[in-house]
Amino acid sequence: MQTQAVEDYLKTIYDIQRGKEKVSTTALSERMGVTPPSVTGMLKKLADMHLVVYTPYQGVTLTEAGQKIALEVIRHHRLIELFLAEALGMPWDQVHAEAHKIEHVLSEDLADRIDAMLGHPTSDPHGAPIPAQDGSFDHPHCVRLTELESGQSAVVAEVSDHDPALLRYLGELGLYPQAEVSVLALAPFGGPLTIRVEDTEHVLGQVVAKHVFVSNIHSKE
Amino acid sequence: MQTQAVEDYLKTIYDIQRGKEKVSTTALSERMGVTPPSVTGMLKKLADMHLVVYTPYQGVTLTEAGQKIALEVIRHHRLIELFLAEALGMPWDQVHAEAHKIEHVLSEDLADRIDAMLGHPTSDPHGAPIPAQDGSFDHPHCVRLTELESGQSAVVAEVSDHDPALLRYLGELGLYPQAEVSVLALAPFGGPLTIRVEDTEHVLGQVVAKHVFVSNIHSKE
DNA sequence: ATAATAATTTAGGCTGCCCTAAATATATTA
DNA sequence: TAATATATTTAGGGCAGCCTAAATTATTAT
Repeated sequence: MQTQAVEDYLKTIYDIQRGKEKVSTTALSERMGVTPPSVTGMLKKLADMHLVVYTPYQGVTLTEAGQKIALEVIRHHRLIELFLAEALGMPWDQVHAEAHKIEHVLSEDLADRIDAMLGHPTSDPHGAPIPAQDGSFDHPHCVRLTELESGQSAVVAEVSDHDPALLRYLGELGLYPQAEVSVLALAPFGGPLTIRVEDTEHVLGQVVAKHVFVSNIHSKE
Repeated sequence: MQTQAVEDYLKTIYDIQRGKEKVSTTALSERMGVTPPSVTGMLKKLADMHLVVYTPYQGVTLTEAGQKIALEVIRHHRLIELFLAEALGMPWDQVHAEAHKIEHVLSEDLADRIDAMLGHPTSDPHGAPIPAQDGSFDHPHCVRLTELESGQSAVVAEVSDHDPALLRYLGELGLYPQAEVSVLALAPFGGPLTIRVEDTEHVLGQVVAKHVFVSNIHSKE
């Protein structure tokens, strides 16, 4: 059985490499809230366990075995998030922290029961896809909100779930999965983005908008 | 914040002293599955934290602060057990192990949500009372099944939740909370006890019967 | 290409909680 | 009461995962 720390590292590595970024010591250090030397030490251990391929100074990638564990943990995390939100009415900015603690102590049996109870859902409250038992899941094609052109509209597919304050803000703006948004104006290099959500207009900065992903894009009006 | 180990020690100490037994190093060692020297070491730390009063060679008792934590953990444990059994249909012999892992990572907020969802229940699937937020709970007067006289009948109040095999066995016998039992015969010193559950007769040994507590006793027939 | 900067690793250490083996205190029994 | 048995504690260590400070490697700028 894996420890909490091992599972967390694998999950975070998966998360970073999913964003196509190189998985560096520093990136892991920042995301996990530990110092770089701690990361180096852990990467060596993970390599010994054959869960990652680690090339000093060059970064790290998951092995098959490592990815399998990462996906299990992610599956647990997202099932718990959805469960807390749907069955217990917990606000969406709180479910991440709670799920993060519970994901490591959840048996497969319990995960499957929750999965069944929720009707085998395919995405969590933030729109992130939930892997199936076998680790498979489809990643619907989506792009950042900032990549839309003026005049295009789209459906919000997913928002980052890490920052509770940001989530509350996005919620107030109406930016949650399934919401329809239309871009009214976009400043040239990373400036404020004006969007319309249903009947309300908002000006969003890059920092917020880069965490919002959309799909179902079409041009109109 | 407390660590898992600290919470487990406090809970176990509470459990043992609730059974009026002296809380000895050996008793803790056995219940927790660690060696006596480990217990001694931890008791010193708990004493430093003012969670227990520890007199070397004489045993240990909880302080107010220690009991408060123990009761919180117990509350979480029992709420989770009931939740798993009731909301997710998990068999009663599995809920203990699962709850044991989750109890340490449950926020107060989540515990309260579960409590509300279950309608502020007062006992878990094994009949153990669930403390309220303030730590108060009533311990209904109950005695061991073996203490009944021939011809008396009673209602099962509580069964031990630790051993899954025993729980499955008790379930097959019909010995679960709320069940009505009548004692048919009782051998003099701890011999087999014959009971009738509804319309079935069973012969039970001491080992099993000492884990079954009953209340609402009355003599009939 | 060389110097300066940034990223990464090594070295050494800390804490929590566990272990075994040996010493000591308590309880039992003769 | 003395001898034995049992319970408990001390002594000394291990492993996981974190830390800081110093050394090393890679990258960037001049």
